[in-house]
Amino acid sequence: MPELPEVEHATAIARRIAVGRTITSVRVLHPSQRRSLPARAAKSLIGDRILEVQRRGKSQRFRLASGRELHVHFRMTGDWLEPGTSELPRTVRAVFGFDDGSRLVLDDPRALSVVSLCASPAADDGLGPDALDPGLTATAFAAALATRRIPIKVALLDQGVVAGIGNIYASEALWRARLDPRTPSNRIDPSALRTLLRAIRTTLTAALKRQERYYNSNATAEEYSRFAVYDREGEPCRRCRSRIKRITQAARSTYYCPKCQH
DNA sequence: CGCGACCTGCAT
DNA sequence: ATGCAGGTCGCG
Repeated sequence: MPELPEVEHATAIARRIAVGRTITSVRVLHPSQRRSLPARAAKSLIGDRILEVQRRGKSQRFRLASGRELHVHFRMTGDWLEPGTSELPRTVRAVFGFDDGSRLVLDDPRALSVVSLCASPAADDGLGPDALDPGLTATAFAAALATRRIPIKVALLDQGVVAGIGNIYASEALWRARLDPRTPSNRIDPSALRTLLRAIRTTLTAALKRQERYYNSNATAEEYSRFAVYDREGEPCRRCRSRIKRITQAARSTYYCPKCQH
């Protein structure tokens, strides 16, 4: 589920429910989440108030009145349940209750989500500039990529380069930019890098819009998850009709068009 | 750098 | 039964 567009949507849900509210209960149901948010820390949240919820790459930060920060990362399958869900699925991993009776419910079948409490906002979180940050310049992007010789697809997944690009949109953006995912990141010329940065933004903003349409209408998940190359091995490229190829990079699937990506 | 580990559900 | 999944860390 969660790439940047899904996390953005989840953040909006969390804001609507939690901002301005005081936490009245915290239930951590799975040992995996207990590890990142031990009972002591969970208990200490009670009485604290949520000032703001921000997205940073694919993680969410809840700024608390106490000055602390609650960090939530969905990893592979986490999500906030839409408000109004009465019957909780058995895959619920944590429940935060608020003073107005509302609650924020972490649903995560694989239980890989990380929920942690930080005493203060981390100065350096290891994340690069956010993929949708308008302040991210082509120059900074190029500088971050120049230091490594790893394949560009792998570099895009490195959250320290740019925060927020996941496996799907890395492939999608490279297809849009007509760039071969295997190209070493330090061997891409400035003009191609500008194209790639634009492609990343276009791909992500288009995904955000498609997603909004999906939530506001009765479009199917099928429709929403129609990608140019991702999960389309063997199917025709939308530009040139060649067969989409799948390769493995850094143990993840990469999809690309062998004919029009160079 | 590549790869297993972390977890569970789902498709084959 | 096996292998795979949209993420990340830590190991060798």
